[in-house]
Parts: sequence; structure tokens; C-alpha cells
Amino acid sequence: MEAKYKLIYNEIKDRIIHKAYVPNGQIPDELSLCKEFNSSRMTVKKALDLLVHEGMLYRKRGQGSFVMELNTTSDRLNIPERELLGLSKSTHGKTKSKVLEFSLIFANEKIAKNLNIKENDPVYNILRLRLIKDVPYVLERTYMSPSLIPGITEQVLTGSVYDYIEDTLGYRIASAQKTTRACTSNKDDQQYLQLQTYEPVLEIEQIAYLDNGRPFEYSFSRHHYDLFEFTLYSVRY
Amino acid sequence: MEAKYKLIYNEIKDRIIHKAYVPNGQIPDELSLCKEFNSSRMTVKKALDLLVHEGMLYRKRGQGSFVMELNTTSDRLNIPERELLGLSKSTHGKTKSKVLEFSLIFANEKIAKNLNIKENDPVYNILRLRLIKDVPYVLERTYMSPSLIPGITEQVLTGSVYDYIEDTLGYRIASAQKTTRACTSNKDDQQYLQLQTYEPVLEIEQIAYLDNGRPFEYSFSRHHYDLFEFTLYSVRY
DNA sequence: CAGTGGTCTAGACCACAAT
DNA sequence: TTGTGGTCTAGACCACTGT
Repeated sequence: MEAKYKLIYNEIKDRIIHKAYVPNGQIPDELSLCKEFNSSRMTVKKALDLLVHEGMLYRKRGQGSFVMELNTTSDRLNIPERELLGLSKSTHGKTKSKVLEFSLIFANEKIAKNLNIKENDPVYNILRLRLIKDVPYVLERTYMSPSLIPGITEQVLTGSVYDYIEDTLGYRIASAQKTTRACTSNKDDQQYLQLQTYEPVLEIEQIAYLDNGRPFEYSFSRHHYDLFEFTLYSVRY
Repeated sequence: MEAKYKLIYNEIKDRIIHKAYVPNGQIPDELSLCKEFNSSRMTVKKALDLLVHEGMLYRKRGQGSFVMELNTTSDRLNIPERELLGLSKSTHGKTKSKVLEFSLIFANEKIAKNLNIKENDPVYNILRLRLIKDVPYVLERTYMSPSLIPGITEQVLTGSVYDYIEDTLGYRIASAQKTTRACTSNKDDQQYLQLQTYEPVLEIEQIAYLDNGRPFEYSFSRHHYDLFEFTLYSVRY
């Protein structure tokens, strides 16, 4: 059973996306929405709060709530950085993964710390190349603990690891911490992402968490600098 | 008058920061917090929701709420990406700004669109070099509309433009849309940020908004790639 | 079972903007 | 004054976890 505020959230988001509510236009006031969705004001508010935090709406006290006009005119693939399961979802599943390395190694101090396991515990060591329409775009190094995420195979890695974790293992992925930086490219980057030596990569270091608070994945995604950008919307409390 | 949920939010955040609530430890349940802060459960919940969204807490239904353990061990200056007024605030005001260009130009199509003004309307054209302890770290190109933000002078630009906008003009800065990408460096970058030709920059394109929904600033911040990284925490709804 | 968080209600009063 | 969003209450019932 989906929560009512999520239904309202999705419905209003749909209306914004499909221009039933137009950019900079006013949406119905909260009491009207309460009536329409047959819910209390707190519930409507919770739905609207989510949209405000996502940068789809802004509100003016005493005046109303309005649709944000967002401007993304870019020749790069623009990824909303709030999307947790970003990669395959943002591209509508038009991606393929090629497994370059798949082995078990002993966790070093950094991996152990970030996965909340002991140093020298075994971890999967995975290197994958992600492609869209056969164009390589991300070189991704991933570490996971086999004791938490058992049964990873090359076939799982070629498909969606996240689907495997949620659908097969029955866990729920809850959150992620992402650190973004620009780096000069190394030989692997240049080879697999078809970069010149002077061309950089955009690296995202990620720790992903299950809803029980346990970190299950530690990864470094090195993006072709020219094909990608990440957009974030932030509001002040 | 500060809202009660913000007081609770700040108090609990303080306790986490000062280790009164320890990493991975459980914090008091919501009813206890209601009693302590003499408030209703919805109010306590709202405060906790903010902390969950910031990645300081996680909750397990049926069990309790716990302090997130965050890992940031880096040799770069790590900026929490949700900080709106990032630059000077994150570095505790140890920054200086050197104004390299300050002129008026006619808005081109892109600037006009992002500042929600007409093409060829006048805009401030500002180029500043930001320094920490005399080390250059960001080259920042900024466009603003003089009709919305009047009275910008070189002195304002050397200090905090955001303080000027909020304290002197009496506006409230509400939100920002930020797009992050890696770029090869150009001659200006190399000169001012002291980069080799093969070294990249991390560019953040930003549109900043007032609380009335108007965009007031359109900027490109080109960061020295080796000195910076940005960390974001995202949760699934 | 008791204890926890997740959702929801039906109001209330306040702050702010436009008229 | 009216209409809007901002905050807050005092409950209620549900879902999940551990004993």
C-alpha cells in the first residue's frame, strides 16, 4: 500500500512534467488539493515539501505555490544527482555493462572502513565498463562484502546489481553518500573511455546503504568528462 | 521567532556533532524527545526528517533512530554540496576575493534565459578569483541583473555578495540549482589557478534563486581540480 | 506482547501579501 | 479583510521488530 502523500506527490509531479501545471504558473492552493485528494492539509503539505526539495515547486507565503522553471540546455547527458539508482534508471535502461574484472580480494583499510567490515575480510573486486549504445561512458570499480551480498556472479554484474539486491536478496536500498571530483585520466580511463591523455574524468566515489543502515557498496565511477554532468537542487531550510 | 522543529533539529545535530549521540548509536525514541522538547510527535518527526535527509540519521522501523557514521578521509577540501552559500561559509570565512573583471554587458540568450530577463538587457559581468590563504582555488564568472540587484560595487564583490543581498537589500536567498562537470582547463584557468595544460577543472554552473522564485545569479565556478571535492547525501523516499 | 517508527486526521493559530 | 502558506497539537491507527 502506497502512502497517500506519495500518491499526491507523484500525481502533482506528473502534472508538472506534462505541463498541466505550467512553469512559473500557480498550482491550486493547499485546501483545494486537500479536497481533490480527500486528505488533510498536513498530508498535502508533505507531498508538496518533497517537490520543493526536488526543485520542482517554490512557495510564497501569502501568495501560493508555483512551478519552478528549470533550465537544462546542455549537450551532455544530464543526471539529476538526487536519483539514487542513477545510472541505469536515468538512461531508461539503454545501458550495457561489460565485466572487465571480477575477483575476491582482501579488504584494505579504506575499503574495510567504508564497508564497515574488518581489514582483510574478503570483498568482491569488480571493474565494469558501462556503455550506452555501445559508447563507453563510465568505468566503475566496485567493492562489496560477500557476507552481506552473497551470490554475485558475472551474470548479475552484467544486469542490474541493484535489482538483484532488492528483488532476489530482498533488501531495500535506502541512501548513498556521493563525493564528486575531477581527476586527470589514467591509462585505464584512456583505454576504456577512449580519452586523450590530457582529457580528465569526473569521478564519483560512492558509499551506498541499505535501510538497516549497513553500507553494502563502495565504488568509484569514472565518467567520460565530455558526456556527463550532474545537476543538484538545494534549498535552504 | 525560530520554529520549534528547527530548534530541535539544531539541538540534535549539535549532539551528533559533539558525540553526545555516537555514530551508529541509538538516539532516544520519538516520544521521549516529545517530552524533552515539550512538543508533539509530528514536530519532532519533522526535525528528524531533516537530519535523515542530510544523512546524519537513519531510522529502522520497529527499532529506533540511529546516528549515521560518515566517512570523509580526503586530502582535498570537502564541501557538503547541500550548503547553499557554500564557498565562504564552508571555509569559515578564510577566503579572499580578487576582482579581475567588473563590467556591464548585454545579456546573451543563455544568460537572459537563466536570469529570466530579456535578451540584451544589461547584466553585471564579473570575474573573480577566490583565494584561501593566498592560494587561488576558484575562478568564478558571475552574471546578475542590476535591476534586481542594484548597487554592486567592487567593494561588495571583494566581500560577500550574499551578505549584501540579504543584509543590505533585504532579500532572502532560498535555493540554487547546481550542475557539476569536469572540463579541460583553458588559458585563464591555467594562469589564475596555476594549472598545467593537461590539468582539468571542476566546473559548477549555478542558478541561485530568491525566496520569491526569481533567479538573481547565474555563475560558473571553475575549481582547481586537486584541491576540491563535493559530497552529497541522498535518500530514497 | 511491547516498543518503535510511518502515516494520517481535523482542527488551531500565526505571518505575510494583495485588495 | 481575505486568501495564502508556516507551524503546531493531540490524538489515532498501522507496520515492523524483538522478546
